[in-house]
Amino acid sequence: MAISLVIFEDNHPLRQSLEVLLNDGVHFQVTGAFGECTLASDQVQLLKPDLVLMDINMPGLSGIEGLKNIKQTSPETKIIMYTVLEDDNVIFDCMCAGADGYLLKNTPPAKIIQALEEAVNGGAPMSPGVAAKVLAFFRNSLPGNNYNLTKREAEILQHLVNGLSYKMIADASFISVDTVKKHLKNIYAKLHVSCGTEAVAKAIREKIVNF
Amino acid sequence: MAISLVIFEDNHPLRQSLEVLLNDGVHFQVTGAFGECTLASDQVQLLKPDLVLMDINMPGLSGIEGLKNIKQTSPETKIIMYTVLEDDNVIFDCMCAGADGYLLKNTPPAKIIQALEEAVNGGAPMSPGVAAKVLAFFRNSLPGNNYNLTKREAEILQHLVNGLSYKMIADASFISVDTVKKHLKNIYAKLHVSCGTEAVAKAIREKIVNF
DNA sequence: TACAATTTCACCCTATCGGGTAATTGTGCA
DNA sequence: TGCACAATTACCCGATAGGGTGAAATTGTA
Repeated sequence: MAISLVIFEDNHPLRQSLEVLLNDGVHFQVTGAFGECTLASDQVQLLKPDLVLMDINMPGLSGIEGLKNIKQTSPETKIIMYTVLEDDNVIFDCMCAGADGYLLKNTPPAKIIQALEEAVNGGAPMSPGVAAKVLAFFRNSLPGNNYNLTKREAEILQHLVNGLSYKMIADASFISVDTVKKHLKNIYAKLHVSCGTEAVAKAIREKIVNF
Repeated sequence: MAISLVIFEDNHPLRQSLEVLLNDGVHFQVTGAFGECTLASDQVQLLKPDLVLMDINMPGLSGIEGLKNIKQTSPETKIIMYTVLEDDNVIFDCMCAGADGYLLKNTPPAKIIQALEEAVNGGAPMSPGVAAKVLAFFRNSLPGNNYNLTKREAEILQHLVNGLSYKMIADASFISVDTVKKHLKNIYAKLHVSCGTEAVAKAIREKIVNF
């Protein structure tokens, strides 16, 4: 059975090219093609396509907003972002908003078809450079860990991040409150912060503690 | 010029199959193939391959440990994980440890060749299901945002996360310290926490604030 | 064994935090 | 018009946080 498809792309010639390419009646069937995504969620809810191909840079509502709106009303519909943009923040926003794939517009037609089929089969097609950027988000997740914190200091900091007060940390670590205070003073100095909330934020940001 | 390649795979027949497949002398040249990765970082440092194909489930040192060791001494070498495991935690660990791709062992030979070439060209080849799991990590990254925080409360909380004291928040927001105090009291109640550090940790954990 | 680093504890002191209570505005909604 | 709620300010008060200073006990290691 053919995969039903809706296209959002403001560029007329490109939109028509995509229709011609994808509306082969065998693998795919394009049931809608729009130049802007202001009403995207309604249109998708009505047409119930298996797949949506969504441009990002469009007049009016951005494709990312369209993505969010569609996912709210039709979370089961697969949405592939299709754009020239290879900006880290844009990619990140799309992924967080629930995109099921991210194809650059320089993708050759054969690859597009392959990617769309992959998407409906539970995959997450991404252009090579995009996939690399996605992995990069993880990589920066545990490189430069410590600020020369001792084992004990790391423990105390972990407790602080977990929301414990000085007194609670003291009880949990079987030491006096004064010792906790002393440790935290040293920790604050090592992290170059001046209070607990700042330390917690920095500890989490820089993956100094388990989170 | 051929892409030089080192293989870590404990299964003899599979390792030989991979060598036969990849050691075509044109696209690829297999310069090493080992049954375990205890000495992986030394071997890679010596052979300086463009690419490493790394099994995960091996006797002795795990492929993930091998990955970490190699990345420490030869960070520029691309490493593709090659395994039957499709476990979320394993995938997550590999990505954080710096893997440049993740292929399942059911990948057809033609796709493997395609993937390896993609990897050396700055891509990040992943089997469809794996890519989907990777994106899933992001999806759960900012869905349930608010605890019915008002706009002002969100601002105050953001400042707290940024490490500002009550007084500094007051100055930054052009309101009195008492108002800040009042807001934070309400915020703590809404977040079900009892102090600033706890609020910061929760706000970051649950993506309530920009980070 | 001697040295250094770490961990521990104590005391003092002030600013800040955080809860309680109460009151005044402005806005949107019924 | 009246109500609910957000946002604002104020005051009181006790507990906590965090800095300064000093020193003993523990650990690891040369």
